[in-house]
Amino acid sequence: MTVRAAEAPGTADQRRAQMLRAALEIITERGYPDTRIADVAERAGVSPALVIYYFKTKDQLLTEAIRHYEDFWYTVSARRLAELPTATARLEELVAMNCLPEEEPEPGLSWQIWLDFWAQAARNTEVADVRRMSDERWREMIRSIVTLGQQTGEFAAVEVEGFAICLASLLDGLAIQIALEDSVVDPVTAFEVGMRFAADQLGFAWVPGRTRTSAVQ
Amino acid sequence: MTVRAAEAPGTADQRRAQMLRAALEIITERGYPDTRIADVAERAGVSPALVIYYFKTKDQLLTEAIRHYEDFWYTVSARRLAELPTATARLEELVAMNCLPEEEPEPGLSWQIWLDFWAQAARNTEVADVRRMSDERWREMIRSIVTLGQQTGEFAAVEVEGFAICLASLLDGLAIQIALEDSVVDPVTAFEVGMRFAADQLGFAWVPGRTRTSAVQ
DNA sequence: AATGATTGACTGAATGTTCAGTCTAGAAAC
DNA sequence: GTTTCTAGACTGAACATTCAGTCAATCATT
Repeated sequence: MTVRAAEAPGTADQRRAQMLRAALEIITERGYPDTRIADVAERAGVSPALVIYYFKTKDQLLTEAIRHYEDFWYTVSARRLAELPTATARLEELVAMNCLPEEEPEPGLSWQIWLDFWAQAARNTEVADVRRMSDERWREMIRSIVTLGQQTGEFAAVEVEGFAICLASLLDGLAIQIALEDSVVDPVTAFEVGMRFAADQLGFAWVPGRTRTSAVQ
Repeated sequence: MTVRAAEAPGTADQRRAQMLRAALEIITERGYPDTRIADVAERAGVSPALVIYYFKTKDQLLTEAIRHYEDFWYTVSARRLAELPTATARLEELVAMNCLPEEEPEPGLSWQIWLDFWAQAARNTEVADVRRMSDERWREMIRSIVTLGQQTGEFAAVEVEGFAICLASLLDGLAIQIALEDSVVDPVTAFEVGMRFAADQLGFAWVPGRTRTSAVQ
């Protein structure tokens, strides 16, 4: 017996994934620095010792959790964007992903992890590397959408790199407000600010009322 | 005897200020969560017990340190801006303060502290309040400059609140890159991105070469 | 003398990590 | 087919350390 929340012992890979998921949950809830391996272990239905058994050290666990999250986020994003037909729709989806919380996890919670992520990147070189890559990927996404839009004639001929830097930074800044639940800049406002900027710079028409082309409502 | 780095005992207010400054230095160096009162005490040339004597708890010390920093920063900013004649010059200075590192606000106190600040605000309501006020102040600064510029005819008639939100967010996002020493977005690039955005939106001329009207070089 | 500032020494709690094993499943030996 | 052996997964209990906060005693100043 001893049927735990975790159920089957499972393979090594499953266990790792399970712990990383648990770690992510705890990080999201308590914040990076206040995440204890005991918490993660409990969430995964496992002893603290086992967590150390898999991840040599606490720091390694948390770092890998961040990396894991980053990868997951990027994969989901890329897949979603690829499904949309026009560059405009893709750009809109990209901005929406950055601004509009989805039911998935608690609203606001999932954004907070980015703040921890950035703060951690400032001192932990391991995390800093992950972030650097993450940001480059993100800008590359923007670049490729803009380039596509320019080829199809949807977008004006702006300087791509400059636009990517600007939009990426703007979205980061908006993400901060959303994560901290700013009273002035709520998610919808942020979304509209982002889209208005993009539409203005790239010269395509966009009306704020109609939320998302791939309307989720 | 026991002539410490701190020298004179000073009044209670001086002592507090001294410790807050020390706290800020340590926070900047080690990060918010890894700042220990022993560090702060040592930096201030004082016993750990005395730190607790002045600030009932560690949390209070750190929170006040943040608040102190906030206040100091805004005071300096406001004074500097007021000295400049035109709205354009003020806006340029504002963007520069957000992007170009200087020795001005306490040497060493870098941008990283903002990341800690944000991350902390996500979980600590005390800090969250400070941040909310801080952000509102910041947007108000932008708003007043824009309004001034519109009155003098320097700026076009954009919607002020929307522009303030957008610029503030953009600058926050750029600050992240600068704090994390992004290889693509260095301070000068960030400054130019910010200014180009402002010039574009507000419809004033701006050439990237000439750095700052109140050239410090 | 009295009051407030200051400290060294101490404590208690939290928590990352180690360790000495237990348990299970499958391979090897018989 | 049964026993023995082995390796890896897993754990409870201890260990070691780090730190915030306490306290009684001292110092300085009025």
